[in-house]
Amino acid sequence: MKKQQSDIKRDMINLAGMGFSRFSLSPIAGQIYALLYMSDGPVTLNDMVRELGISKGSASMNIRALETWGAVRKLWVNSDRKDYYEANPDIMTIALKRFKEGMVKRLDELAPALEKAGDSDLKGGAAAKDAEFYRGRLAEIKKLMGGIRKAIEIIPESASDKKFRIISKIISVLK
Amino acid sequence: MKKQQSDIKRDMINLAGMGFSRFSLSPIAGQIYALLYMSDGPVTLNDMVRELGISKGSASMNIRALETWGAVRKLWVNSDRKDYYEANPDIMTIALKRFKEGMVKRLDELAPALEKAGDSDLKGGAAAKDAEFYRGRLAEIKKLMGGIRKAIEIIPESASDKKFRIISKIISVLK
DNA sequence: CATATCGTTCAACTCGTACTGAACATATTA
DNA sequence: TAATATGTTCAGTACGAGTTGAACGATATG
Repeated sequence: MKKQQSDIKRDMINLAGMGFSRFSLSPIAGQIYALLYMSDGPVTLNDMVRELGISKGSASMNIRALETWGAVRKLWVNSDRKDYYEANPDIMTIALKRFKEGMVKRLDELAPALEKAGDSDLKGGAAAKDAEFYRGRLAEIKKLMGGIRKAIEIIPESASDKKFRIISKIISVLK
Repeated sequence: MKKQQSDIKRDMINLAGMGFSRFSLSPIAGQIYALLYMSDGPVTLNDMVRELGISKGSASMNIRALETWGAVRKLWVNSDRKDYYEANPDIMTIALKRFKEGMVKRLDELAPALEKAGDSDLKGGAAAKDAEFYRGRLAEIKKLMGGIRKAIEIIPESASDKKFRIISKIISVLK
C-alpha cells in the first residue's frame, strides 16, 4: 500500500547502483545519475543526500565525477547559490565515450612495459633456441596489441556519430 | 649484468600481471598465464609457486580459473601424478569469449530488476504527469538495454569465427 | 605401514577502493 | 557582525576481493 509512483524511481536508482557496481564503477555515482535521470527538473546536492541517504562528501565527489564524464550538467537557476544538476539523457554516448577512453588509457599504460620487454630482447644472453621462442611470443603479443588498438579506435564516441550509424546498420545485417 | 634471457619472460609476466589487474582480473592469473605462454613446454603447479613466488593455494585456484576460461590446458605427461599445464596461445579467442560472456552475464543479472521496475509502473499511484515521465524514461532504458544486448550478441566468440573475419575487414575499411 | 608428494579447501589476513563525517572556506542573510 | 547555508577536502573507517598458509584428503614410494 505504501508503494506508489516513487517505486519506479526507486527501482531505477537501485538498478543503476547495482549496474554500476557490476561494472566496477561507484554504485553511488549510478544512484545519483538515476536520480537525475528520473527527475523532471534540476536537482541539488542536498536533494541527493536526502533522497539517497548518502553523505554530502560522497555526493560532492561523485557528482563531479559524473560531470567530468559528461553524464550530468550543472545549471544556473535564478541566481541561486545552490548548484543544480540535470542528467544528460544520452546514455549511449556517455557509455561509448567512457568505454573507449578507458580502453585507450589502459592500453597506453601497458605500452611502455611492452616496449621495455622488447628492448631486453636485444641482449640475447639466453640459449639461442629459447631466445627465438621468446621473440616469437613477444611478436605475437605486439601484433595482438596493435590489432586491439585499431579496433578500439573504430569505436564511435557518440551515438550521433556517423560511424555509429554505419556500425548499427552492419550489426542489423549481420544478425 | 644480471639481466639475461629470462628478462623477457619476467617482463612479460610483470606486464600480464599489470594488465590483468588493470582490467579488474586477478594479477596472479595473468602472471601464471604469461609464465605458461612464455614456456616452451609443460609447467607444473610447483613451477608456478617457485617461479612466481606465490602460494600454492593461489596457484591452484587461479590455474583452475584459467582452465575454465579455456586459457590453459591440462596435459598428461607420462603417467606422472603431477598436473602439467600449457597455455592456449589464442589470446584473442580467449579474450573475446570472456568479454562476451561477462557482458551477457551482467546484463542477465540486471534484466530481472529492470522488469520489476516496469511492473510497479502499472499501479500508477503517482500524479499522471509524473507517471508519464517515468514511463518514458523507463521505455528509453529498456530500448537501450535491448540494443546493447543485440550488439553483444554480434561479438564473435573466436578469432577463427566467420563473423570475426567479416568484422575485421569492415574495420580495416572504415579506418 | 610410514613417509613423502601433490592438489584442494578455507579461515584469517592484507590491501586498495570508496564512503563517511567533521572541519573548513566561501557566500548569503539578518 | 553573527548566523545560516552550501560545497569541498581529507583523515579515518568500512567493505570486498584476492592472497596466504596451514590443515586435509588422496595418491604414490620406500
